[in-house]
Amino acid sequence: MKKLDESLIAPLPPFRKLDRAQIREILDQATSRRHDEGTEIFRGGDEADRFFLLLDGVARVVRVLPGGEQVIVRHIPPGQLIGIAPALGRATYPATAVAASEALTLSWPTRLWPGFMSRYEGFATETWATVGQRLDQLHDDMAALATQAVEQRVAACVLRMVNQTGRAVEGGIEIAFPVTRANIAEMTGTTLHTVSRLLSAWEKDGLVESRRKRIVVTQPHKLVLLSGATA
DNA sequence: CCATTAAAAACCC
DNA sequence: GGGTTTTTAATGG
Repeated sequence: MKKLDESLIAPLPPFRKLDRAQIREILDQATSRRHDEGTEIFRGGDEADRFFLLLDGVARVVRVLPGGEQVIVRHIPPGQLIGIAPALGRATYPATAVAASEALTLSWPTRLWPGFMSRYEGFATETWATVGQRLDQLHDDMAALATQAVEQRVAACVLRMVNQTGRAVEGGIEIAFPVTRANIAEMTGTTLHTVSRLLSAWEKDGLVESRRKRIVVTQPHKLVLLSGATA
């Protein structure tokens, strides 16, 4: 394996406080891997023998229900830790992670986790912060499912993806990974038909432009209004 | 208001 | 071409 550059991870929150020697030490223990779009990074229920840092691309976290239907729990933008079952005191991954776009990860054996937590300043607190944020989002999603109409939930979902991974393109901000209407339906607890109708209506009103698997938000402000956020 | 069903068009390898 | 994605309409809870 070729040597990894220290600048890859030095600026990321979990490693920000570490000196050069520590970064080197971490990188030398890491395995880097490329994941094709649509392939699994790890599978829910499997033994959590490694934890990962998503260097590039977007990871889709999926829970498969007993019935076989799947729910997209969240998307993870680059720079975050995933598969951190050891932080939750678990021996197995709680969910499956799929590369939503071509992705690049670093990973380490889980047995190194305790050492990371104790030896590297800032790693533990960043981990807790990440876990806390994900819990928060989960609570927001539950509240939205219970109280908001479908159009509001879909609007909020699109906005969240834009905020997490959006990049400027001409005419607006584009979600930086491929998303289908079916994907959005799985995230928001509705059907692809309803999502399709909503996006068509928004496009007619000039709020978004979408082609297959691509969504560009042209009027974020109006979407925010639709999402019913804190008036 | 929204899910379901059905059918067809549009897209991409 | 053939599978996938998207759109549109009709029906019913």
